[in-house]
Amino acid sequence: MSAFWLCKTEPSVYSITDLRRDGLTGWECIRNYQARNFMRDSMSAGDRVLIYHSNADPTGVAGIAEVVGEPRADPTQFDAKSEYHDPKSTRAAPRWVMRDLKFVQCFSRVVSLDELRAAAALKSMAALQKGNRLSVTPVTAAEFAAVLRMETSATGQKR
DNA sequence: GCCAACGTTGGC
DNA sequence: GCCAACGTTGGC
Repeated sequence: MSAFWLCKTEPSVYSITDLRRDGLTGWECIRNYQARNFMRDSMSAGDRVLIYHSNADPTGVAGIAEVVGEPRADPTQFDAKSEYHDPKSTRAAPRWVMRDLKFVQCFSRVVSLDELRAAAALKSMAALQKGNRLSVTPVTAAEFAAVLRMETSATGQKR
């Protein structure tokens, strides 16, 4: 059964255009247990992912990716030179996992955080809840469809 | 750069 | 297990 997700990224680090260029990328460097659990236990190959640009202008959903393959150990945790190195993680029992994401679509425009917050259909969306900082959050099929509609909406085109 | 709202760490 | 201190995220 296929599900939907929202993944945050800072476009100055890795943007939807970078993903379009690469085609496929390892979504690594996630160092939060809840986000890891979602990626490890709940994501499935074929799931669709809203790519959200944080710390950007504008912030918002910039495109779509698809989960490919199975979860695997995030290599950066074993790299002593990486800022994401985790000395407590072992190859026998890796602490951090990642997923591979495939490029699907770059939105014609960013559906901004303001618009997302204004949409009644997204009132309960996990990523928009107060205080939420998780970089990987679940999205319902209805929420996913609503964001897609917003990309092409008339209100959007005017912005 | 500021700050609210988290999550993590470590002393006890 | 509690909780203070500290670190991080992310909007502004």
